[in-house]
Amino acid sequence: VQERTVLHVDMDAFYASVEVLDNPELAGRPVVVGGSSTRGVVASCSYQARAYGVRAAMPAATARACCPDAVFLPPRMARYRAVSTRFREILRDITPLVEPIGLDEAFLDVSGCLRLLGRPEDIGAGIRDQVRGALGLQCSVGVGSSKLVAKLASRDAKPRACLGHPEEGAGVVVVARGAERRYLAPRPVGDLWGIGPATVTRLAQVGVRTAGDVASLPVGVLVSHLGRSLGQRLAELAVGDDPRAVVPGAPVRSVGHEETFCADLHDLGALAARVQVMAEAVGRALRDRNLAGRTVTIKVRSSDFTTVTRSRTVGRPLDAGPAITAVGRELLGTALEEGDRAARGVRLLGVSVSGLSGPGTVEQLAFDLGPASGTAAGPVEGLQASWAAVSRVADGIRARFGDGAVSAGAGGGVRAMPGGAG
DNA sequence: TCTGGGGTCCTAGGACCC
DNA sequence: TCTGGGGTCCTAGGACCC
Repeated sequence: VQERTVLHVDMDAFYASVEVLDNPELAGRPVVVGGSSTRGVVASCSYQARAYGVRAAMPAATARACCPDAVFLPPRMARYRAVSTRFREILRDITPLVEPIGLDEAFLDVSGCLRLLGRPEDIGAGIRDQVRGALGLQCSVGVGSSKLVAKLASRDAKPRACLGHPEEGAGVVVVARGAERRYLAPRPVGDLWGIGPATVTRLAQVGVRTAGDVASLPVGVLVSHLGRSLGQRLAELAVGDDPRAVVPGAPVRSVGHEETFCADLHDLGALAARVQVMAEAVGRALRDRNLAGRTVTIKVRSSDFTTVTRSRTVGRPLDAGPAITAVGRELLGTALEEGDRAARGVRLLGVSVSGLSGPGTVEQLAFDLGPASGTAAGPVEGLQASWAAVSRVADGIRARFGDGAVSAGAGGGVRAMPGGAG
C-alpha cells in the first residue's frame, strides 16, 4: 500500500464567521446561527458563544439559556454556498484530489505532489494564508497518513473558546507517520469515525472508553459486540488504520427536502400541500443536476418524535414535480392511516428521491417511449412523461426571470404567474 | 432545554428467480 | 418430496456524519 499524506482543512465556526465578515459590528460578540425559530437547533456559533457553553446541534432554547446576550441569526445558506465555492477553488488549485465534506471542510490527498509543493505543514500554512487573504476567514489544517488522523489533527489545530476572545490555535497540526497509534490511544472512542452516541454507550457497558482500550481488545470481542462490519472497522481505526481514499467526485445517491413545522399539522390537506411544495423543489434539484430517480420516500415524524418512512419504487426514473408529488401523496396517505398519525399531529415531513440514474436518462427514455406510450407504464410514469419537457421549459424561464416567474399550481402542475415577468 | 436539514451506509427480512 | 442455496431487488429502520 502506498504511503499517503492527507490534509483535512476545516473552516473555523464557518456560518458564524461569514455573518461576522458581512457585519463587522458583530466582531467579538457571541453569534449563534440557526435556532431562530422556536424549534430550531444551533447550526454554527462563534467562539465567544462557545465560551458560554453553546454548541452546534444544541436546541435553540438551550442556547438562549446558556447565553441570553448572543446575537441569534437565521442561516443564509446561499451566501455560505457561495463562500464555500471559492473555498473549494482555492483547494483545487493545490490538487484536484479534493473531497469536500459539507460546505466548510475538505480532505486533500497530497501524496503525489509533495515534491512539487514542499512539506505538508507548508502546504497547510499556505492554504491558511490564501483562505485568509481571499475570503477573510480562518481555517485550521490537520495532516496525517489517513483521513481519520488528519481530521483529528485539524481539530487539535483549532482556536479554543474562552471568555474575552478565543485563544489562538496552532493553525496546522501534523501527526508524524508511525505516531498514529500513540496519538489515538488516549482519545475517547467517540472520536473515531463512525462511532456515535449509540456505539459509545454499548462500548462503555463493556468497559471500553478510549481508542487505546479498543486496541488492546481482541477483534473477536469487538465483532461479537458490534457485528462484523463495525467491529472490524473499529479495530482498524483504533490503531490508525483507515483505508478510506480521498474521493473527489463521489456520485450523489439521493436528493431530498424536509421541513419541521413551527406547529404540528393535523390537516391532511395542509400536509398534502407541503408534499407538493417539497416534491417540486426536489424535482428542480434533480433536474439542475441532470439526475432522476425511481424510488420516492416520504418521512413522517409525529409530535412524539417517532419517525417512519414509506417508499415506493416505480418503473421509470422521475424528475418531474407532478410525478414525485403523486407518489409522495400516495405514500403520505398510507403513512397517516397507520397509527392514526394525522390525529396525533405531524411535526416533520420529508420527501426524497433515490435510486438515481445519471445524466441523459430522462431525455432518452422520453424519446424511447414517445409521447403516448408513457401512460401505458402506469399513472406515475405517465405524469413523468407528460411533464418532463414542460418542467425543463419552466426551469429555463426561472433561470431567466427568477424563481417567482413560474410556480406549482394546486392541481399538481406548473403554471406561469400572472404577475411574473414574461 | 425537547430534539434542523442535508446526506451516507448498514442490516434484516421477504419476494422472486434460477 | 418437506426441501437447496445463491443472487438481486425492494422496503423499513437506525446509526452516523457535518
